[in-house]
Amino acid sequence: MPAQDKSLYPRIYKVVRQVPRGRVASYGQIAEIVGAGCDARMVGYAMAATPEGSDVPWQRIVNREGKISLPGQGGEIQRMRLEAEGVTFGARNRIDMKRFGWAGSDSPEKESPAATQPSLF
DNA sequence: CTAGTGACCCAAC
DNA sequence: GGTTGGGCCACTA
Repeated sequence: MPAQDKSLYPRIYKVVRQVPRGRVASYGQIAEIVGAGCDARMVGYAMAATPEGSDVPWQRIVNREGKISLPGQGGEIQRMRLEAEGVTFGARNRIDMKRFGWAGSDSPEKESPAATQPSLF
């Protein structure tokens, strides 16, 4: 962890906080919303530097594959917290981005994606 | 200024 | 479906 940025963090945190409960977003998605010289990697930095006591739902941020990118025990914690929010993991610890993927603050979420599940599994 | 790194992403084989 | 390689941006030494 050679980098410890701070200037872009508040910006990224603000976007991450907009992710509704029971929904997940990808790093690239957050980076795109933040724009201004921010990419998926920077989002990863910000998440890594996010204190646990913070109100930032860093657990809702996963990679493009809908999988946990955080290695080690942190990944286990993230998965546990997501399940507690209603996010279900498919095979290989993968999340169905089709249902739980956050379309953005512009898309109105009618109901919990878990409730609209067509019982595939 | 150059080099190295990172909870990533995408195109191509 | 898989792997390979390059690109991306900000930050630190």
